[in-house]
Amino acid sequence: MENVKFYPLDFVAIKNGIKIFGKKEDGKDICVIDKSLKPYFYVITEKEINSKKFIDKITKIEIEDNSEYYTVLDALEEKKNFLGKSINAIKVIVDKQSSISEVKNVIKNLPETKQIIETDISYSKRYLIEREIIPLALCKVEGDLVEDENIEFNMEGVVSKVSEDSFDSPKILAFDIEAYGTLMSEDKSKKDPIITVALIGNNGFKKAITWKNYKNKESYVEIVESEAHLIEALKQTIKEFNPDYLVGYFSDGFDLPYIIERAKKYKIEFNIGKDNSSISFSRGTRVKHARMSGVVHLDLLPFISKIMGPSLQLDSFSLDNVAQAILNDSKIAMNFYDINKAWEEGRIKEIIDYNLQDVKLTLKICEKILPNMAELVKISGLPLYDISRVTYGKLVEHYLMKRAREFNELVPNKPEKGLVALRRTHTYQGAFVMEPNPGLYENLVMLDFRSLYPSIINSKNISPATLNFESGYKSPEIEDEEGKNVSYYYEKKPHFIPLVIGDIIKKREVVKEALKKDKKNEVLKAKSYGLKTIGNAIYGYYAFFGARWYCRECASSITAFAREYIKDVIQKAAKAKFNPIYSDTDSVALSLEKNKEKDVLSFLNKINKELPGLMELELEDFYVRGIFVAKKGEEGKTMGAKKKYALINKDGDMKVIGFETVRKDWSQLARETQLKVLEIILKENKKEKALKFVRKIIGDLRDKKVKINDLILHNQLKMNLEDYRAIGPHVAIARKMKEKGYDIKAGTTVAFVISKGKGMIRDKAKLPEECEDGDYDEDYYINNQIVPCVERIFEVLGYKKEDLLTNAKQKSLGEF
DNA sequence: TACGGGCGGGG
DNA sequence: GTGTACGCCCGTA
Repeated sequence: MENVKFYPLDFVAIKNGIKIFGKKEDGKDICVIDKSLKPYFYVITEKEINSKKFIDKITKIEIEDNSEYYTVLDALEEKKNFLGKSINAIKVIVDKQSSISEVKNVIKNLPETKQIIETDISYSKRYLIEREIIPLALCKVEGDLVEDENIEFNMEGVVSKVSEDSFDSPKILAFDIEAYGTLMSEDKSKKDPIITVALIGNNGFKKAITWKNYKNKESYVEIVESEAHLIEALKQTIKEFNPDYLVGYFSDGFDLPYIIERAKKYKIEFNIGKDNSSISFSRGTRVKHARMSGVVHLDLLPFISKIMGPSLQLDSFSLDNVAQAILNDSKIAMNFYDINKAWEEGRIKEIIDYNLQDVKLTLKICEKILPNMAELVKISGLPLYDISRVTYGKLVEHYLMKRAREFNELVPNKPEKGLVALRRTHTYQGAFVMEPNPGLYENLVMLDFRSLYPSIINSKNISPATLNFESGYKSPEIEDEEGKNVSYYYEKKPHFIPLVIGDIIKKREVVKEALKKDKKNEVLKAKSYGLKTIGNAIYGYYAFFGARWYCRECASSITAFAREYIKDVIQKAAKAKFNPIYSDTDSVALSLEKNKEKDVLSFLNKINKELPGLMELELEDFYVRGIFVAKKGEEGKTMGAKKKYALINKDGDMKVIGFETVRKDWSQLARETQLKVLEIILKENKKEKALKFVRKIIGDLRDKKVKINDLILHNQLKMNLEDYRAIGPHVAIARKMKEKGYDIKAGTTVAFVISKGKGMIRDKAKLPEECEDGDYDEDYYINNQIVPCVERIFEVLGYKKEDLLTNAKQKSLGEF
């Protein structure tokens, strides 16, 4: 009998139990099999039944199918809570995971059965919750060593939690590949070779592999004979490094599937799992998740876009953009054409430098966000692999399931398809967003409620279990499904969801207090981040159609309370001689007018004295200048655009919200122009300079001084060419390309330039490589790219579209 | 106003 | 043995 402590990293359900890959305290790998938890579920019975007889009946269930036996090991009555009620439920324990559905199918037809629950919780989740095992936190296994030809240290036994002590010294390996050849398409990986791969470890390890020789290669570059050798070398490099975490950027959707496809071509088994198993891909997800046993594969993109996305306020999650935002670092400027060309001309070092820089950014971003992910692992109890790809729904759900156990609460079933469809049709009134008066403002302050939705849920005890129509906390009037105005009530008897939200808010307050004294403490920052993330997500979870604890009435009550509170602040601010400029959900921007900063503080104080429970209005920041623009609409009517503005604070930091500049369908030129204009106006407050700047750009376009590279537009074909009825420019260019012998099919991204010529826009679309310098339609770029990007900004400054074009040659106003 | 196509990330 | 499921925007009928 051995007793070994270890940090659990990766979990795989097996037939009769679970396999856990982890790290011993001495830093060596360990694999543990634990078969001690038997699968189970619950039956809620009709009232007035003889439970003893029913239990007897259940324990006798035995099913034979294709000479496979499915049996019940035990059944027992337990007192549980279920959605606010205390009930007796029958716990049914079965012999193996596959028995759950078989036994359930028998029990559901028994007359005593009212409802069967907790059959839809996967074994590994069940195991983690039941055993209170937190991934990454220290555990021990008591059991015996087992021989396994693929694994050095393998045990079978019973695992239990030891402490909160968390694994904090992972070996991390980041990687990235570069491929040569045609444009992006679904079968690119079938045709185009990998030309380089780069890897960087968090221990200083650095390596690049390529199969074209070049002079004066660096010591970290390995040159191999062929692509097949590159893949073998890559596999060896990963195995030798033996990472705990293998990290990529969109590696679920690009790098790993690409490598696997190329490996298949050369009949190489890319088996980099710690038990020498191959990579498996999930089914059903839009981007398949790539997993390997024992090595936690982290694709940074999903976490950044799904979890951090909303608060990062980026309009693209490209590596370059994200690196810029998180690290203030960027990629080497090299596009797809440049890479191809460099490869053809033997400028291999340039590609390797580019490749390595991408890996460096990937590793750095990983190190930056890993504490946040690890904190969510700790709070929610989900493994790191899951956290890195998690949605808010899953995050909240697993957290609630974990907490439910402490309160002896049964977990409601996931909704069935029909119910999901029904829920999807339900809508309700959301947050209050004030329409701003378009304009350039000076001297602003932004105020916002601390954890507005969570604090409302907590202070009004809002949950599906406390909802009723008679007594308790009364919501503002809400329009219900039939269009009637009703108020919902929430009982004051505590329910676990509002209680755990209260916990989260209070815990976060403690962390924030500690942070005030220790502002640079990254651990505390991550803690605060994790608590905030889960706390804020619970409101959305109530409204999420797939939720187990779904409650539309709850969600609509929360937004109704919130609207009442924020409107109250706006009203009181106006009374205190502030000018409310804009408001969205839980925040309000005020122009100070004659007020001073200290008046803002006393206004805050006054509001906070009147707020109930955990609710609090806070100072977000003071801003020197801000621009709010009009939205597209009928001429003559100016309506302020919601969620589209830009501010600058005293430190010169710009906050650009809602401007559309980083999307692929805008040319580089248009994007850069918009950002520069905002900068000139906010930083320097010089509208003539901004005007001159745009006129200069327009002049450059007219004078054919703009490089073709800055004018390229991108579109991807989603159907096969012959299925298109509407012929947009991207379809037209794809047809041209097909004629030229390009392989065009669904998934191909085409790049094109609108060139000078006659007819519709689609007739003028040309391949970038066909365009000589200056072969572009300046009128198209002026009217469809530059002007739409900046006209709303200039409107605010008192200019018209025409003003942008004065001094510009040969242009009739009529064309606008 | 409802519907369907396109996009994201990667080269 | 895997475990689901995207969500939003824009142009067009």
